[in-house]
Amino acid sequence: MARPALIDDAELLDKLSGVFRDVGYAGASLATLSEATGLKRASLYYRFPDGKEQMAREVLLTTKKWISETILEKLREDSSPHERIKQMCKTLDELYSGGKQACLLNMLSSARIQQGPFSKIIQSIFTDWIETLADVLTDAGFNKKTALMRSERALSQLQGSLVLSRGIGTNKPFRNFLAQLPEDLLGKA
Amino acid sequence: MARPALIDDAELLDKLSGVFRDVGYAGASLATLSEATGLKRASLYYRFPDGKEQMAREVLLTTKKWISETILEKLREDSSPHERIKQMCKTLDELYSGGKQACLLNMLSSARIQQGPFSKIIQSIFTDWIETLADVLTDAGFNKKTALMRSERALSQLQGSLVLSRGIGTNKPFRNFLAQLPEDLLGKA
DNA sequence: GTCTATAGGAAGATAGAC
DNA sequence: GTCTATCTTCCTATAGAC
Repeated sequence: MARPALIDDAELLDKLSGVFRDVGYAGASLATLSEATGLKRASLYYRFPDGKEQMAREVLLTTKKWISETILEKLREDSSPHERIKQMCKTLDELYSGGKQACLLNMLSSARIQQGPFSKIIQSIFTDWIETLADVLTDAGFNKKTALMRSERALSQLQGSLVLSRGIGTNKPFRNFLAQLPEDLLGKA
Repeated sequence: MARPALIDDAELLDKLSGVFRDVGYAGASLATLSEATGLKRASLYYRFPDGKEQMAREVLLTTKKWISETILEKLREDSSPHERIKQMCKTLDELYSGGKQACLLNMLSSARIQQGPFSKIIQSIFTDWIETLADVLTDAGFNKKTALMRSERALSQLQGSLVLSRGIGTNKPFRNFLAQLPEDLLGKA
């Protein structure tokens, strides 16, 4: 290494992630990514030889790792199901800044890039999340099928509340989602 | 008019809509839009002098009109609340091709285009929809606040089920959403 | 109303200096 | 490791023929 990096990998990926989350893959130009990171285009190519696609892929893999190590890890602790879910709510509130930020997974999903380089990673994040959450619900006494249905529904609600919050210009849908999530997951009905 | 149009406005807007829905605004190049409509780029500029932005805006306005005249109109009929909601489910199933297609409103929402030319239209579509749906619920005996909460939640679930369906590569979330929607809206709890 | 041709600029990507 | 300079391709948009 010739000279010290101006920005370490973690922060670099975080900045890139912010751009992809805000404007999606097609909307993120190298000029935008360069401005956001403080690195010139050529420097970005030094760090990511395969260009924009590699940046997005590594951002997604980092996100997968982060979700696995924070959200899913906490879901596997040995506190009560209710407590574990409350923990997840708190983390989600931070992750999406109270509903003001879009979800990277939604913004990097594009119908035409289906079968593309990102869809498999996105799919694995969702399915891991759903299954881990379902395990919490089976701990709470629900059968496997109900647990999976409710977990899938919760992820669905999360995504939808973020879409709607953005669409109507207020984070109310996200707030309501978070407030109702424990009951939705663990309630009787 | 010098010679007959190769494609009428309605079908033209429909083709354009399909592209925006699949790849979003930034992902839709004039080459793509040209290929999808069968009109060369210059011809698209003849129909939409302000270019891509006008295309997306008119697509959105047409969508707003369509939703208003089909989905919302049916919600205002004088059949039972349950019947009206079943009607909406049927229309949604067709609109999103059983969950295989993304929602234009989501795909044209971009955080950086917030305050942009599309956000006001998107916002009005969502709020009109929520309020009209809420009126069905007040007809069913719910108070205004509950009706609005449930309606907002339903729109949220719709969006989320589409995002998740795309994310995990199966339309199961959308199917489950549709199946549960009448109960979610009109159920006791 | 649609086309071909093209201007002018922004896109992704690379070469080579430091 | 980062930069400036540059290449090539693709983009939006326009001019003018038919």
